[in-house]
Amino acid sequence: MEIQLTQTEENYLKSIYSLELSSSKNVSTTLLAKKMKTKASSVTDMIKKLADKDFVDYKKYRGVSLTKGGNTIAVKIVRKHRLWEVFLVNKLEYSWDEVHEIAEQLEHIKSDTLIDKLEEFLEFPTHDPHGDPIPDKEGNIEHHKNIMLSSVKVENSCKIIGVKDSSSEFLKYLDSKNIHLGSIVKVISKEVFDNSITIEINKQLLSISHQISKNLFVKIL
Amino acid sequence: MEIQLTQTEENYLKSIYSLELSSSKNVSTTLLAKKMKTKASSVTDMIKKLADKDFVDYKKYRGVSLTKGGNTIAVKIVRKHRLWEVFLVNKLEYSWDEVHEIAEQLEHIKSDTLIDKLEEFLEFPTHDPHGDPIPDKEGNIEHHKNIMLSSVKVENSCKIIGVKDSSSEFLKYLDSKNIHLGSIVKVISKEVFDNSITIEINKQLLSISHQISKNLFVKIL
DNA sequence: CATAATTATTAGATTAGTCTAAATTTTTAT
DNA sequence: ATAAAAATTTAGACTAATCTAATAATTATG
Ligand SMILES: [Mn+2]
Ligand SMILES: [Mn+2]
Ligand SMILES: [Mn+2]
Ligand SMILES: [Mn+2]
Repeated sequence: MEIQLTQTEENYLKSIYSLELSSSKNVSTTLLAKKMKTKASSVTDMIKKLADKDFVDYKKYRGVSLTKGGNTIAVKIVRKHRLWEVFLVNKLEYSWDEVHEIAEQLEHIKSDTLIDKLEEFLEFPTHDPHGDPIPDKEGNIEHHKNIMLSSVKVENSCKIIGVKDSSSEFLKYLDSKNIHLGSIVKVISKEVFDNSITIEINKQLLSISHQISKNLFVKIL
Repeated sequence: MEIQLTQTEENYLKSIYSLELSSSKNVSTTLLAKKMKTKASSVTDMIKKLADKDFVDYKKYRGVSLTKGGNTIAVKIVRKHRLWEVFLVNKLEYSWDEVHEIAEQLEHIKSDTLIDKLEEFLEFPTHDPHGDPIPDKEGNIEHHKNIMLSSVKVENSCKIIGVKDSSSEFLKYLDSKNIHLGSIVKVISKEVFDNSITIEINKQLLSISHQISKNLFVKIL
């Protein structure tokens, strides 16, 4: 007996979840409106509805935050989204820049069993094609340490473990430079004036802008 | 550049398609209302909208029929539904009585490439788990010959190739009697008063009601 | 701290899909 | 051929999600 939410409600919860992750303050109406590509007035209406259903805490003019129940639902949607992305890349041979839009739809499929069966079929992946962690059945999720390539010191080596920006453009850029999850990178030098860095990757030197390096999650080796 | 229909519109077109298959007359408002589990007045409204968009031909009080364009869309939905059902049964190990509801949702996922990639991943199945034919990419579909087990003469043998009723109850009944697609059946005798028949299957005799036998598609051997 | 700028909420419409109840048309049966 | 029954459409209302324009609250700034 699942609580039946509309796709729209689910999307709002997911957006609030992701905005909470990156700010720790209450989520503002305007920010949520931007994320949802809608108007602030629409957001206010929806927020009231979600508050009535106890998925968010809301006080007028003070933004929203997810309740325990709201968080649980948001994490479930994230889990579904990421598992479907793994399916699309690993089984259907999509590339990592093509799967997000389809997963946005698939994440709303309702079934008590489907996603667990899918997870098993995919052999319990821990991360999605963009390096984002996949919550388990109980909703536990291991968060990134959030070390960006831009903060790695000169002479240090690291492994690319995720992308912060999952836009198709960024991912295609990475493909073109042969940078992918698991790539080993050594920082050779850093320019002070624009924060661009020179890295060694695949035995070659490559110069990348700050814009790029600050969107790559790494693990220091 | 696909024409974007709502899920509801797609479901109406699919229902009209299936009702047209089983009657050859125009589809009446009442019949469509029953199929869609809605009211006749709602159907009238939707029919007008679909007629405006040229997916159906409609004259007041005279029922509807699909246009070429409407038919094309309906067949696409059927294709998606059936391929997803194959995925659920063959890859995720669902049984044939569990997949319909989930496929009802999955059939509405929009993507120009997804279903063709799925079809390839499934190795181009020709029939779904209930024996229904899967339209190809171009919308070509091979229809059943529609021979029912109930019409097979005594002493004749046949192979079960499909079910007309795909309800979970019926499918579970078949499972319990170990009747499945591909089963070879010989008609031993027929009762005149209730049309029940005795068949030989799996080297055993089994008596089945008319209700059952008229819902099984067969191929005479 | 007062006023301006920004942010958020409310008021009132709109669209899709649905419903009930009333009116109309078609079909069936005398 | 007419009246009764059944099917269908129309009228008017409701919910979910959205929008624009107007109002109100918060915050930033001189
Ligand atoms: Mn994604
Ligand atoms: Mn992802
Ligand atoms: Mn089905
Ligand atoms: Mn089927």
